[in-house]
Amino acid sequence: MDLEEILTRGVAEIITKEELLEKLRSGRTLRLKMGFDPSKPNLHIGHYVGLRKIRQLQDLGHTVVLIVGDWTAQIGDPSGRDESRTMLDPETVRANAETYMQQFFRVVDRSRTEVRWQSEWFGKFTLADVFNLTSRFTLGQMMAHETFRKRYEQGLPLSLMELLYPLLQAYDSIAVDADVEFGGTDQKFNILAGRELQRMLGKEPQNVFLVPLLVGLDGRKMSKTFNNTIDLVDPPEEMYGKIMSMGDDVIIEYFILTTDVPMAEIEEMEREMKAGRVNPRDLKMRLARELITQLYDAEAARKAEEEFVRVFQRRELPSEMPQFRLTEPKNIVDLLVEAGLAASKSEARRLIQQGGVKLNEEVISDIEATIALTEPAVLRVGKRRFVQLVP
RNA sequence: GGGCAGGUACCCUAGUGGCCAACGGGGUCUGACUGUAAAUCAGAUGGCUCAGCCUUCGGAGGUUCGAAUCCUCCCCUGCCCA
Repeated sequence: MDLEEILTRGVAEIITKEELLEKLRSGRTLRLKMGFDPSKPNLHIGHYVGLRKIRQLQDLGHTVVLIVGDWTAQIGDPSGRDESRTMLDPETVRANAETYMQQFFRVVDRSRTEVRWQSEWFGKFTLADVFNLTSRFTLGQMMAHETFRKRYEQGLPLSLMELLYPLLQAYDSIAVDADVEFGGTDQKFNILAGRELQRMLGKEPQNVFLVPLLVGLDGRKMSKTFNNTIDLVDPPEEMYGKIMSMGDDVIIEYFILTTDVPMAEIEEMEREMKAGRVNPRDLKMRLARELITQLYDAEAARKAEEEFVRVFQRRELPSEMPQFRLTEPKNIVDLLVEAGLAASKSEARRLIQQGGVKLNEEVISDIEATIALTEPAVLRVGKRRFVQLVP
């Protein structure tokens, strides 16, 4: 991928591009800053967009400085959120950071990464330092941040501590001497604060590198509450299924932002799809293969596809399913709960009444039914939950 | 410190003495349909020993035959005044 593509494909905004190009051409090893919030240890496919960017620049010889936001995590990033968060205890933060980094280094080159904890510098911050930092920004500046303004105007709680978040993140740039800081477009305010602070303190201001926010599988904002994310830790089969459940109109965007498929080829796909000459399903299958190959390997992608075709297209049984030992006759409701197919007996009854429970592909409609086994059987709930019963 | 408005199920919201396990939306689940775990449509969505019972409407008490709804105190949030 050439420099021009690195700086345009999957890039929302660079402040300023000229300045960054100059730095890149200077021959210096640049310090690429990226922070993360260890209160949310799971990376999803949205983060992947930015990580790939970082990796691409890393491959040009630059150093990544990964900042563990163990102090800002206790505040909670106010960006794009409308309520404050309760503080986390240090052990949780530490454990989360571990989990996060495991995933982070599946994409980013560990050998060219410097990991720094905010506590290195904020641990010995004094009130004098806080004065020095806070005196440089005004309330008006903070209220220019859309999230703060919105919460204030809507009469929602907004603590002074939260106002500090952008300042702490800005100070990180001073502490690690950042040349470029990465983030999603929702990070613009915070990253710019860092740039400004550097300038105020007579340092060379960092460049702001913003990657677009990837939309969720259903085209809405990607969010846990909508359950429209793909987690980096999702197993291949899960990823495959999730990609197949994606709305047709986001397919191309995913190709551009999350794969290395050449742009020319992607444009061709878009044309073919618009003209109705290609089934979007097949493009999604390709996307699933690409992504799983990148995150796992080609073999995992092949297996996941095989499984998907088997279970969902041909409606056959999955090749592997959890087993449950049933030695003596048992009421179906109890069985569903014990086998983990229903969360409560009430739910089990509901599932039966709605016709969602099948034993060897035969619907069980009687909640009083007793299941006895002489040979293995498959108990199924809905389309995708299976348990193999063995005597 | 004073005044006003709020805190309802996973989330948002309606409910201001019995018809309330609580309207509606989101989410989730199931069914139908399909190119798919898409879209669309329909239903369900506290628990249980299930025509009944138990637990739930910020917390603790109280009034009442009966409380999410009334009273008292407390905790939390926003606004206005100081």
